[in-house]
Amino acid sequence: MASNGADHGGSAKRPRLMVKLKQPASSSRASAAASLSSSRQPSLSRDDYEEEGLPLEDDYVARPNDAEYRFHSRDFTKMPLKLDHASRPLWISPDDGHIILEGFSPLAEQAQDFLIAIAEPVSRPAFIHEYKLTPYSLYAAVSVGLQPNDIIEVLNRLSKVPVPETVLDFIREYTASFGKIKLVLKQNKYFVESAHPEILQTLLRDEVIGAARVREDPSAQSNKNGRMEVLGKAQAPTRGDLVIPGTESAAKKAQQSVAATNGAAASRPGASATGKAAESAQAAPRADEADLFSAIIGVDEADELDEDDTVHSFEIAEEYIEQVKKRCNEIGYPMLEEYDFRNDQLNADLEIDLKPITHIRPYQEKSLAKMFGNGRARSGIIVLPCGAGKTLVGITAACTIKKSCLVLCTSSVSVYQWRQQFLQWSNIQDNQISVFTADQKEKFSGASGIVVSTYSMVANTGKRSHTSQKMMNFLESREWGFILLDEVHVVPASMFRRVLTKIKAHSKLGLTATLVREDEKIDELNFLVGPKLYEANWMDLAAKGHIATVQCAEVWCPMTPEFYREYLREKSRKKMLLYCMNPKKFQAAQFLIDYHENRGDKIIVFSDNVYALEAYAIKLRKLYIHGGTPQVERMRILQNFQHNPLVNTIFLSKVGDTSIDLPEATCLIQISSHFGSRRQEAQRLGRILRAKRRNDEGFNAFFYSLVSKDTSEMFYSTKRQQFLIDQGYAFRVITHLVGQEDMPGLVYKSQAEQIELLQSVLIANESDADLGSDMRGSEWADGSGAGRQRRIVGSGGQQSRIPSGVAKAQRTMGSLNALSGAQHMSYIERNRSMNKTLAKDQPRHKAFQKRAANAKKRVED
DNA sequence: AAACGGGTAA
DNA sequence: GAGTCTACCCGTTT
Repeated sequence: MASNGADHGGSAKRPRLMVKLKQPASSSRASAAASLSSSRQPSLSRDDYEEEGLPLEDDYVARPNDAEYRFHSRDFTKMPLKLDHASRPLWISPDDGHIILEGFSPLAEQAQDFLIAIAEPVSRPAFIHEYKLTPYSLYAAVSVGLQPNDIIEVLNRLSKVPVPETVLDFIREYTASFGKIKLVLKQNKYFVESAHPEILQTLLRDEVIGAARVREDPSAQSNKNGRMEVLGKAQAPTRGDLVIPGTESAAKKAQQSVAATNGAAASRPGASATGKAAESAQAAPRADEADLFSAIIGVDEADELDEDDTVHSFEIAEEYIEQVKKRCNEIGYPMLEEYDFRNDQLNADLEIDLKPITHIRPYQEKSLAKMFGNGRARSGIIVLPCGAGKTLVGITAACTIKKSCLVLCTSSVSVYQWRQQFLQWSNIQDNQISVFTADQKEKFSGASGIVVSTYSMVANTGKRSHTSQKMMNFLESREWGFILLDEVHVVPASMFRRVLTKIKAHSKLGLTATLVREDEKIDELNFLVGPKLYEANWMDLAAKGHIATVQCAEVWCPMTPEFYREYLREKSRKKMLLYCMNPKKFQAAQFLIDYHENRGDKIIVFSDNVYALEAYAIKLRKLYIHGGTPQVERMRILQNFQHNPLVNTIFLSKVGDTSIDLPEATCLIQISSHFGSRRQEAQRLGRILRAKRRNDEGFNAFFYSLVSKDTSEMFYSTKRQQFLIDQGYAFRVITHLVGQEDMPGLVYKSQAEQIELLQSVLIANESDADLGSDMRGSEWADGSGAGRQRRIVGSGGQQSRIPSGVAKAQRTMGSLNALSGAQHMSYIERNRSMNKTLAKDQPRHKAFQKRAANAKKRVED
């Protein structure tokens, strides 16, 4: 791809040619649809972009959207349209059950609520949303209480075309067997339960399931010749009048019940009727068919009566739970897991409620309504973008269930955050919520409580300290009402999934922003945890001001000839370093940082590659944090980033992806990333979604990926963006940054400097090879230890010292040391003592540390 | 406290 | 269509 800047150097020309080249010819239907406009379109047009003053020029190219490719591979022209098709928002493909929703229809929002309940979102750009019906999605629909006939009925009313026979058959076939069996926990034993004894008999004839059965009577050994099994019988639980705390409906119900009688029971905490409640209660139905939808998907409506008062059951052994659940899924009888917590007399109640001032947002309420729709707690997964209040959803669920609760997180940092959030939003007593990590092992007092821990802590199979073992015995012996799985996409990992069998819980809720993995294990969550109960549309939340509106751009940086020559020659590992260290990328980063700092943005720069991270940060004179950075210093740097007006940019390695509680930023730049990880891309973007201040005034956050042109980075970049594109984000391609060449102090401007950089890259990479990968501390990758020394100097907490001249000596230091051929050991040694000297030079060190530790506990939220 | 070693994830 | 390194957590040792 030739640079357009070279083709026509002018500045005011329109990019017609490029757009034609880059965008596939759209089908007339798709482009007609897309040209129908768009109050809902949250992203900027090119003109807006220019008004914002973004450094775009001629080479602005719209990234072709995947949905457009897919869309025009499908032809609906032969399908018979209903007469009033114009007012109906859906197309349904008879071939593959894909559903296309016109996002601009007045019914779109409600149609969308319905579609996410029954189908899997494939892609949701601004105008045309694509969904597909899958067995899992139908399973989820049945799990949240939808009946097959309702699904068909609503589909039919929304569709421009009659629902195809193939699709009807698909729905009927898969829903027929769904929702008929349940897995319940009674007195620490697991039972498969159903109102239909014949289904249980069928299951027992299955090899896997039959073998997992626990027989009360050991003499009744065999099940040969189709003899009927004896099943247990019990009364089905009854449904009552449940209200989720913190919701508007809770507020309404409280009001009603106060008005009607003075009946006490209906009101739950957080339910005080306020003006705010009355105001937004009005927000829901607008279109004519609203009644239809609220009947089907409405949050107030309790669904599904039990047809039968008697349930039948058989017990299965704990160690086979996972296999049995998997097997049931395979044979088309996925098990629902529901917890009738209000009728559980055996497990002690936990005194917990939301604080009266705590209110949850409409989408949080919607997601919880899916979980508690029938008055019990369904196990499943809720997908919300970062910054949208996942934690509060989890806490509200815990406040609804009011039983002992175990919260699992991925890192110990988030363990403390969860505890802190519980204390902030709910009235839980301090001594009833405890943490279980490597350095703190406590139990709650009393019969019930909350424990917050990490997956690795609970899943650990290796050695345990005495106290840790005692704690585990405690966790394993208990029957838990509720287990909250933070970042639930990690659960399918072979080690982490063990927590589900180790811990016996009546109900499970998984939370995540990104329900994707680059392996195939994501589907296993369907039987490991449960179906996806709710998934928010990021664009919608942004449009409503709950999260920031983000402009995404991919910046194409050409490789310099010297770098490209080496790139073509080297092996994959060095290739990577070469495209990360591309001088043009340095320049782009420098320019963007400068540009956004002048706009008043707070900028985070991500680099997966630690060598590149340090090289960039030092060259551009910014602070940086990576895995080797000690806790105290991380805190110091983050504090500066947050409060010091001189520190507006920090560089982070992938420590920033998880386990650092980042302050608010408004601009994000990626220099290098982990192959094609969609999750990482989305998680990083999530770091700026919280920045929603000024949202009403059309405030935008910015997300840039710097990509070296004509390298494999381009392929990965496209792959990484897929999740966000499916969420409706549009990536712009920028091939030229206006004014970059004229920027004062532009780095690596001369060829000589570029070649010097190239040499240090090549050499550093070699000396890197003889080091172990698990490098402790923060020695630079060339083993010089220079990184540590600089970091201490450069981040000493004093404002004046931070930006001051450390860069010049440093850049050469890495390469010089490496060139000298010295053993890296001696350098580490030297710098260790250097490090100590420097540490002693800081008189406030101890006090600062203590304060930082305290601040960490309090400030984090 | 900090370093180290083992195990794990993505 | 595969690749790869960085960083996590835990417990023990210095």
